[in-house]
Amino acid sequence: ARVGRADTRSQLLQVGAELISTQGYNNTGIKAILDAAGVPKGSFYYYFASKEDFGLAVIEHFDAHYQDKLDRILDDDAVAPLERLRNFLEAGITEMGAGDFARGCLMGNLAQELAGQNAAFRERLQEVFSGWTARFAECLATARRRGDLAPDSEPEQLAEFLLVGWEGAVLRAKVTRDPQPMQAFRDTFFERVLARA
Amino acid sequence: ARVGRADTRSQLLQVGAELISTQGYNNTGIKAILDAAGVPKGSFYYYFASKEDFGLAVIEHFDAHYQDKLDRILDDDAVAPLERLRNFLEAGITEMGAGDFARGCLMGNLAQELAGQNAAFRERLQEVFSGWTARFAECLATARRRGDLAPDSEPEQLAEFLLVGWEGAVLRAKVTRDPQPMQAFRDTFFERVLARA
DNA sequence: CCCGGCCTAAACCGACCGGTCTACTCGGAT
DNA sequence: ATCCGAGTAGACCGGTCGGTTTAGGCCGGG
Repeated sequence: ARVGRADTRSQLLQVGAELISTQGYNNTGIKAILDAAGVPKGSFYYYFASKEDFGLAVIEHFDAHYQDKLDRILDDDAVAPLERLRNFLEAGITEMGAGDFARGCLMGNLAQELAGQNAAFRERLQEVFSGWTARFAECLATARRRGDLAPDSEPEQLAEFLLVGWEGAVLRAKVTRDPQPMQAFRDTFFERVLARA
Repeated sequence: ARVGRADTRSQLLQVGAELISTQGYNNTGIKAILDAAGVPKGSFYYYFASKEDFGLAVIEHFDAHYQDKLDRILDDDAVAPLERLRNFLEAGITEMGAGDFARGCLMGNLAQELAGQNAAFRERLQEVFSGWTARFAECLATARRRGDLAPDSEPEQLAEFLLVGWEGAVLRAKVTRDPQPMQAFRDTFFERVLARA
C-alpha cells in the first residue's frame, strides 16, 4: 500500500506537468488535476501544502526526469559531441510535434508566467536552466577539445545562446503550429554560430 | 464628452497591457483592470464583448504603438542599418530594466499562455510576429545591399533567428533578473551570426 | 483484537471569476 | 422643454477558485 500511495503523489505530479504544459499554471485548477488523476481533494493537500508547493514539486519531478534524458543523449559516447547536441534538438522537435506544437517547454511556461512574480519559482527555475546550460557547455567543451570547434570558442557563452534561442524557437513554434522555427533555429545555429573549425 | 469616452477605452487597453505583461493574461482579472483604471464594470462590457475580445484588442493596441517604435528605430536613415538593429536591442534591454526584468514581452506572454489553446489569439500573434520579422528582414536586406553583410546572407532567415533568440533572451532575463542574457545574446548574435562580410 | 497512523473521500468555505442586467446621468439635436 | 442614445455605475448571477475540515477505510504492530 505504501508503494501505491507514493504512486499517487508522483501521478499527481505527472498529470500536473501535462496539464500545466498545455494550459499554463494559472489556468490549471487543482480540481482539474485531481479529476484527470482520479484522486480526491483530500489527498492533494495531504501530499502538498499548497498549489505553490505543488508547482515547485512539479519542477523538481520534471527536472529529475529531464536529467535522465540529457544523460542519455548528451553523454552518448558513441556519437560525436556536436551530433549529440543535434540529437537533443531533434528530440525536442519530435516531442513538440507529438503535442501538436501546442504544449511547449514546461519550464519555459512556468518561467513566463511566474518568474516575474514569485521568487521561489524564479530561483528554482534559475537552477534548472543553469543546470541545462552546464550540460550543453560540457558537450561543447568536449567538441572544442576534439577540434570540432575553434579553440577560441567559449562553451558557456555558446551554451547560454543555445538555451535562449531554443526556448524562443519553441515559443515561436507554438504560434506557427509547425516545426519550421525549430528547424530553422537548429540549422542557423549549427551553420552560422558553431561553424568555425 | 465623446473624446473623453474614447479615452476610457484606450485607457483600459493601456492598463490591461501593463497588468497582463506583469501578471499574465489568465492571472489578470477584469476587476483588477477596472480598479486600476478607475472604471466601473458596465463600461468594460460596453466597449468589449468579452475578456477574449479585450485581449485581442490589447494586441491590436500594442502592435499599433510598437510599429511606431519600430519606425523610429529601424527606419532611422541617419544610422547604419546594423546599428539600427543594435539600437532596437538596446532599447529592449533598457525597457526590461525599467520593469525590473519582471515584465517581459507582452506578445511573448500571450503567445506562451494562449497560442496553444486559442486559435484567435494564435492567428493574431502570428501576424504580429511575422510583421516584426519582416521589419528586421528589411533592415538586414538594406545592410546586405550596403555590403555590411555577406552577399549570401538570407535576411528573412536571419530575421527569424533574431526574433526567436530575442524572445528567448527576454524570457531568460525574467529568470535571472538581470540584463546579462539579453546582452550576451546581442553580442553573440552580432559577433558570430552577422559577422561575415 | 484492537489500536493508531497513513491515506482516501468529499462536503464545505469564503473569495473571486467572467459575465449580465437595470437604473441612471448627461449632452446635443429637435 | 423634451427626448434619445452614449456611456457610467454597480448590484447581482452561477460557477469555480484555492484551501479547510471532518469522517472513515485500510493495514501493520502490540
